[in-house]
Amino acid sequence: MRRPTLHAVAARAGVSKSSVSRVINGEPTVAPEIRQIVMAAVTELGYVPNGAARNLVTQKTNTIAIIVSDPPAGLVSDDPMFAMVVRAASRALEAAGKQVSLVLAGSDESRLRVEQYLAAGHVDGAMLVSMDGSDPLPAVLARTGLPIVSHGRLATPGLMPYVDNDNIGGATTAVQHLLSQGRQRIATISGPLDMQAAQERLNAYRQSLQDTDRRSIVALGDFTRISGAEAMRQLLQDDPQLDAVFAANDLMAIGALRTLREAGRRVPDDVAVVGFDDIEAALYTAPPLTTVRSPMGEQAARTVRLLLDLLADGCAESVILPTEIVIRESA
Amino acid sequence: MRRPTLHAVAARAGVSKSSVSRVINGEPTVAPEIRQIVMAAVTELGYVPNGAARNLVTQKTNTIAIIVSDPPAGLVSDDPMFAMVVRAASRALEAAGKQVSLVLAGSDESRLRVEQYLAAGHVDGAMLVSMDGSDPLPAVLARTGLPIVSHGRLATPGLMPYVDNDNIGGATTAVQHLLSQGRQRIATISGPLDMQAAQERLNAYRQSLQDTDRRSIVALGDFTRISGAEAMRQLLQDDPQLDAVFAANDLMAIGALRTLREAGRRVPDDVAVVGFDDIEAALYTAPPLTTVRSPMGEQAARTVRLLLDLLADGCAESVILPTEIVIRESA
DNA sequence: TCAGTCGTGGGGAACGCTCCCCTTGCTTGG
DNA sequence: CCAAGCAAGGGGAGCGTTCCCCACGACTGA
Repeated sequence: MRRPTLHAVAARAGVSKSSVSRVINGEPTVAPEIRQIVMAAVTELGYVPNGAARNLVTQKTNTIAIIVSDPPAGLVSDDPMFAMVVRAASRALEAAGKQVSLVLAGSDESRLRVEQYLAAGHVDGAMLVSMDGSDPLPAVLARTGLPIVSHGRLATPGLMPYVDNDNIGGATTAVQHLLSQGRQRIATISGPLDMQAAQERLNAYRQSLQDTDRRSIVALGDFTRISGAEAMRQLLQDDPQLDAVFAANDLMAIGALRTLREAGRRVPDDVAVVGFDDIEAALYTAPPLTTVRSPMGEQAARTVRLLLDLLADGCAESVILPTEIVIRESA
Repeated sequence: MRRPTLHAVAARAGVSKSSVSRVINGEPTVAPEIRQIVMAAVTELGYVPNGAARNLVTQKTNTIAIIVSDPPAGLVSDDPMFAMVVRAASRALEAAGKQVSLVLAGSDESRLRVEQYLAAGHVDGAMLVSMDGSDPLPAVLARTGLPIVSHGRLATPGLMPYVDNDNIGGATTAVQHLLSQGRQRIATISGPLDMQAAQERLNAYRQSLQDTDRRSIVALGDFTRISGAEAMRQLLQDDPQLDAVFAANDLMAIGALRTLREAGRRVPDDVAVVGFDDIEAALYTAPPLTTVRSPMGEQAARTVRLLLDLLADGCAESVILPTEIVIRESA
């Protein structure tokens, strides 16, 4: 019991395959009554065009790959960024009539498979998410010639257009805010330095402090809560006098908050904390987190738009989205 | 400048298309030296088999759809469940050599598209995630005849195999724990009742209280933090004397915690709080959240396994995974 | 030595669709 | 009234694979 084919519909309707094809694809050059007959046959037989056959002949798939760099199992398991970006991108793609192929690029062998996958013509284009700077994947994929964009700026410039948020501006604002409160010893918890966003946020922090002749106090995290908690412990040990912390993302800020609580420091009285991203959880910490809002959903949607433009016009301009500080109670 | 085809490789290697095909697909009946020659031609030309052509002739795609019921934009934007499940499922699928097609089933028209999509033969099977009971999609899709499984039990039984966690057992344990602490007035924040998991957790709560002749105090949420916060407010108003709350998931528990804090109630001294799921954030609340661990990652992996079995054997047995209570400081 | 096998490789149909090109029949203008 | 043009449907090639079937040579056993 196989699915009906175009041929079957044509036979049922008493017209040629060509006519059925024309009706299916909504071409105007077909008489209303024929359209009527064909539509009837289509619904009667429950006909749905075969995707593979279509893809084969048209040389396009109407499918876009979302390629997410996947950390080893267990690391960032419930990352809100993943949920927001993938969800927002999928919505935008779906709204544009595109199907979504989700690809996790984890181990080296899976990276090879990604390349093969794109080369096999399974997708019309791709969108890269959260690639780290040491990852050779973007360069490799760029070489396939497929339209590809990046969600977030890549370490290697010029490889492909991207949409990013203003990490430097955001981090600068965050530190300025801390300074304006009269904080003297401002530490930071950085993200993984092979990620561009982490780099930029750290650099902006350093620059801002340098401008006021303060010294940097840096601990390294990897954008996870636990790493934030550990980094905070380190920071407290390095400089027990510190009175402010700028965490490079909210997850790490949340981790830092826990360490601070365990250490008996009051926030913001003893130590002020500022995060970055403004994920929903930032509204629910104790105290609610002051943070820099990065428009994740919009960034994802814009990245999709960029790709769609690239697909249509063959060229597209990178975008940097503004950030803004959201002041709550932690600083 | 088109990609090389099988034909081109055959010409380059001086053999027939058939031989190249055999080499590509690793068939044993090919002489080592011919294999050698073909492989050389393949790498030389950078040949990658065309996916659409393959799909067309083999009538399979090696692709699995993950169909996620998508709430209206802005609702559950950074749901950790989404991230965990999609990620774990993708990993498992990728490990099995399957490609992943992510489908968000939101509006009614997009639901129609989902059906068409499956019918078009784009995927070999599908996995449903977080469908609510009122959703007609599972029934519609089951009728396509494609192998489909569900992550989480459906309201309509018998439609397809599923993997779920032991909601009833988990919720019962949670309430027992509260009772064993001598809590007298135990309220609950329920999830949306058109979701099976919410139903089961609520029923188990009710049953447990009934067994000890206590009355239920119920507020309705929708599994989001904000709804948890609001429900808690409602609860406090309904029964200012309450001394315990069982939230049907951690997100709502987190929301409840905030309301409690704002209301000046101490946790767990004045009010004990138990959540459900044990998401990572539960470790970082103030105080850390006592909760029922549901093995989300494993559940997703098992759901994939179920689908793979269904694909291979044509039949598969539903599974219910055990839960366990994780006692921290909130109760 | 010769029929029968077996191990390999080649040829070509088929998968289900799109799209180009041609035919057909009608309209229109000189 | 006829040539020209045009709208609309039909025929069929071709997209790039897989896989069935057949040919061919070598090897075996009687």
